[in-house]
Amino acid sequence: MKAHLTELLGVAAKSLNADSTGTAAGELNIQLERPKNPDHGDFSTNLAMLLAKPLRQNPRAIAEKLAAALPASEFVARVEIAGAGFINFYLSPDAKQAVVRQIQQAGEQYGHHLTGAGRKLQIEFVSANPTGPLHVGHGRGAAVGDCLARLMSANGWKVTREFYYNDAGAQIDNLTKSVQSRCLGIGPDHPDFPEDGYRGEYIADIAEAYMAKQTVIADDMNYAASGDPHNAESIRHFAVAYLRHEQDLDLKAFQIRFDVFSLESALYTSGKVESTVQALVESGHTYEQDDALWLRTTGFGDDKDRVMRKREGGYTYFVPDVAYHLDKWRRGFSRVINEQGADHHSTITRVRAGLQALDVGIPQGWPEYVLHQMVTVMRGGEEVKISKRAGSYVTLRDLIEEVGCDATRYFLAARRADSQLVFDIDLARAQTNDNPVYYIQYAHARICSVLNQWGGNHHVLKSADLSPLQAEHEAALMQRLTEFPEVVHNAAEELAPHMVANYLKDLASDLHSYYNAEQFLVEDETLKLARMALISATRQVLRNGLDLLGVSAPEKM
RNA sequence: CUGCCCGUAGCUCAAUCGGAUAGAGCACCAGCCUUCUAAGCUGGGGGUUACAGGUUCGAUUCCUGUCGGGCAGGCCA
Repeated sequence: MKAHLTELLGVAAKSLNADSTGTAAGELNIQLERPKNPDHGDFSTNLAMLLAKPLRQNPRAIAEKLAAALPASEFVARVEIAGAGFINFYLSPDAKQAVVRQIQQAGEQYGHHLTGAGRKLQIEFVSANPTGPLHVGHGRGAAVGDCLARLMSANGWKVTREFYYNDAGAQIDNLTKSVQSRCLGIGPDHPDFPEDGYRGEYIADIAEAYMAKQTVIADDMNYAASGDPHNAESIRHFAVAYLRHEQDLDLKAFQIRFDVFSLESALYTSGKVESTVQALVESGHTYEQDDALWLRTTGFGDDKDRVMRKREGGYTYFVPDVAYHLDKWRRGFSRVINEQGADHHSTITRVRAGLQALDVGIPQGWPEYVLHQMVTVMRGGEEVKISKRAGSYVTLRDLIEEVGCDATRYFLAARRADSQLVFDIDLARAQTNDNPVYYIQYAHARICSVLNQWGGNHHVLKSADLSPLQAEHEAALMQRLTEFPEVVHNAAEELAPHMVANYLKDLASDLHSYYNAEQFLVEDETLKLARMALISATRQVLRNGLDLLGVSAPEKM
C-alpha cells in the first residue's frame, strides 16, 4: 500500500515538475507516515513541504496541485489537504480490510522480510566471563541479544548466535586464587585472601566441589577435579568448567540458546593470537617502547596508542579480541553485531583499529555494536548494589524464579538499550496488571477463548466477507495490524528490539478496547465471521510479535 | 580534565531515521461485570520535553554551550 501511494505521488510530482522551473524532483525522497491522529487519514505525506523550497511556492498551493494531479486509485477513498501542507490519504474500506487476508495467507511469516536475503550474520551477546553466575546486567544483554537474533532472522538473515568466553587472562588468575584460598580454608575475611579476590559464597561452593573431586559437565567441556588444593592448573580448569556449567543453567532458565561457544584460550592454543600479532607487526602499525609492544591505534581514531604485549610478556585483552574478530571475518560473516554492556565501550575503537591495521579488507564500521546501559535493581524501595567481587548479588536465575521468564525478558527488552534501566523486583514479581507482559498475553488468551467458544472451522474464515468490518475500533485495529511489518523492518534497521515490545502493547490495547466496545459472537452470521477473521488475524500477529521477544503466548490465563 | 550514553507527567517509560494537539502504564479522582476472561474498558486532573541559544515552513529529535546523572579513560576485562 505504501509503495502504491508512493507511486501515485511520484506521478503527481512529475506532472507538477513539468510546468515548473524543472528542479530535480526525481531525487525526492517521498515520505509517507501514519498519522497518530486518525482524523489525519490513514497515510500522510509532507511532500508539498519538501517541494516548497525548490519550487519557491507556498506548500499548501503545491499540495493542492499535487492532489489534483494524483491518478485515481481504487484503494484511495479521498485525499485531503491539511495543516501546513500535509496531503492526507483516506483508504477505502477494501484497502483497509485487505490486511486480514494478508495475515491469513502469510500466517507465522506475516511481518517477516527478505532483507537479509539469507546472508550470514553473527550476533555475539552475553559473553560473560566465567568468573561468576550471570546477573541482571547479563540478563539485559541476553534479552536484547536474543530478541535481536530473532528480529534479524525474521528479516531474512542467516543468524549465528555466539557466546565468547574470556577463559584466559588476569581475571581467571584471580578466580583461581580465590577458589584456591577457599580450598585451603581461607575465607574473604582472612588477611591472606586475595585483595581483589571474588568474595561471593559461590566461590566456596566451587572449592567444596573441587575438594570432593567432583566432575562438572558444561556445554562443550567436562572436567574432573583432582582435589589437590595446591594444583592451580586443576583448580583453574575446574572453576571455569564449574561456572560455565552454572551459566549454562542460567541461560537455560532464561530460554536462551547459542549456536557457538568460542573460547579465548582456544585462540591461544590454535596460534591465532600469535599470527594476528605477527600480521600487525608486519603491517607496520606497531612499535616497541618501554619494553612493551604498542599498536598505533591513534592512526585509527583512538586518543592514545595501546599496549599489545606487556612488559612481562603477556598480551593485553584487546589482542585476543582482535584475533577473535579476524576469525569471525574469516568465517564469512560480512555482518557482525556485538551486544555488550556500555561499560566496555572503550574496546570498540581498539578492536576496530586492530582490524583496520591488518588491512585485510574489513570495512571501517565492522563489527557493529549494540551497547546496553546499566541496570539498577530496586528491592523494597532500595537499590540493590551488584558487586561480583563483594558478593552481594542479584543473579539472573534468582530473578527468573521470582519474576518469571516471560516478565523478566519483557522488562529487560522493552526499553531502549542506550538508556539506563530500573528493574523494580517488587513491581515485576507482582503478578498484577502492573506487568505489561500480562496485558499482551491476556489479549492473546481472550481471543483464544472467544474463538474456542465460536468453535467454527477456521478454514471458512479465509473466505469470510470482510466488508462488515467498518466500526471505529475495527478500523483502528486493522490499521495497527498493517503496521506490524514496518515495525519488524524498522526495529531490525535500528537494531532496536524494544520497538516490537511497544508495538505489542499498542496492539493489545486496540484489541482490549475493541473487545469492550463490541460483541464478537453476534447473531448476524456474516458480521460474526468477519469479526472472527479479524480477531484470528490479531491473534496471529500477537503470536508473531511475542515470538520475536521470546515470550510465550498462552491460550488461557 | 577528556570521550561516550542519558535527561520527557509525582514514578517507570514511549514518541515510526525533523511533522500536525508530546503519548501509555502505575499512582490519584469518577464511572462500566445477570451478556464472548474486570490480568479488561471509558472519562478526568497532571508538561516551558533539564536550561540557554542556533539551523527552518516546523525541533523531544539536528548543531553549540551550560547544568545534572551514568560509564569509560590500567601494561584489568
